[in-house]
Amino acid sequence: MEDLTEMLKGTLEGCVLEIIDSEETYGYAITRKLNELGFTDVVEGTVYTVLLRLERNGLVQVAKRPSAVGPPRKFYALNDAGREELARFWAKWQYVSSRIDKLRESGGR
Amino acid sequence: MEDLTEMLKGTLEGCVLEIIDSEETYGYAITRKLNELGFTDVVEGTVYTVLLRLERNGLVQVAKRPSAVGPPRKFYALNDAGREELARFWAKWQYVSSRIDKLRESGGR
DNA sequence: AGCGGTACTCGGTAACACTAAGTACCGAGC
DNA sequence: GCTCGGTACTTAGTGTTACCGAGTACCGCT
Repeated sequence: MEDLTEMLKGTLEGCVLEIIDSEETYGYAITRKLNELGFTDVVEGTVYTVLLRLERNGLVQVAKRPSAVGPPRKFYALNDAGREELARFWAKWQYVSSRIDKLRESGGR
Repeated sequence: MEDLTEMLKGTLEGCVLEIIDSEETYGYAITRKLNELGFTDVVEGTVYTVLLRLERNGLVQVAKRPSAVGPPRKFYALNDAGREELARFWAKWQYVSSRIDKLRESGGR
């Protein structure tokens, strides 16, 4: 699929929140997960900037743990604020996507 | 609904294309249409910047026509490139929204 | 003459995904 | 023991986008 970057604005962060909510995990693994899910062009750098933002905004709890196959990993887990933000994200997504789908069906008429 | 601006990035332009495709129309009316559709916070200034971009990118044909109730209106219609862009937009939307919905259902697991 | 609704333009802002370059840890093969 | 590929994170800078605010201007009604 061609360039999706503009359409991912505002939704990629929500996707990352959802992945973290499902399981405590780290940047490199989140990137692989997103790639599996079909967001094939999302690269590490992008995910790390999202994670740093989540941390700066106090939505996650961070724990550094050693790895057997490389440098230490920064594991992320949602805190209460993060779970609230995730709920807000899904509410917005529901709202926006349903309206866009309706526009598509009605053809704007 | 609270602030949707980030989530509208990359999709607002597609919505405007769809509205123009359904009927030759102008900026002020497009704004009202979007408001009706649930995008209540989208204001004229935002729509006009989208329209100027569409024009600059050669996706629309423009015709200025007098109005009985105010200053002249700039009517927009899609050209071939615009219709192609609209098709690409819906393909992207289909792709992205289906994958996000799947992520939501599976909980990222 | 003034006011509210209609209609468009333009300079500037903030947020986001992305890029590119760098650092650093580890195991396997030469 | 040295390189190489895979793992893992950081940071400065870029481009695109929606939004904001102020301005211009046309029109009908009071």
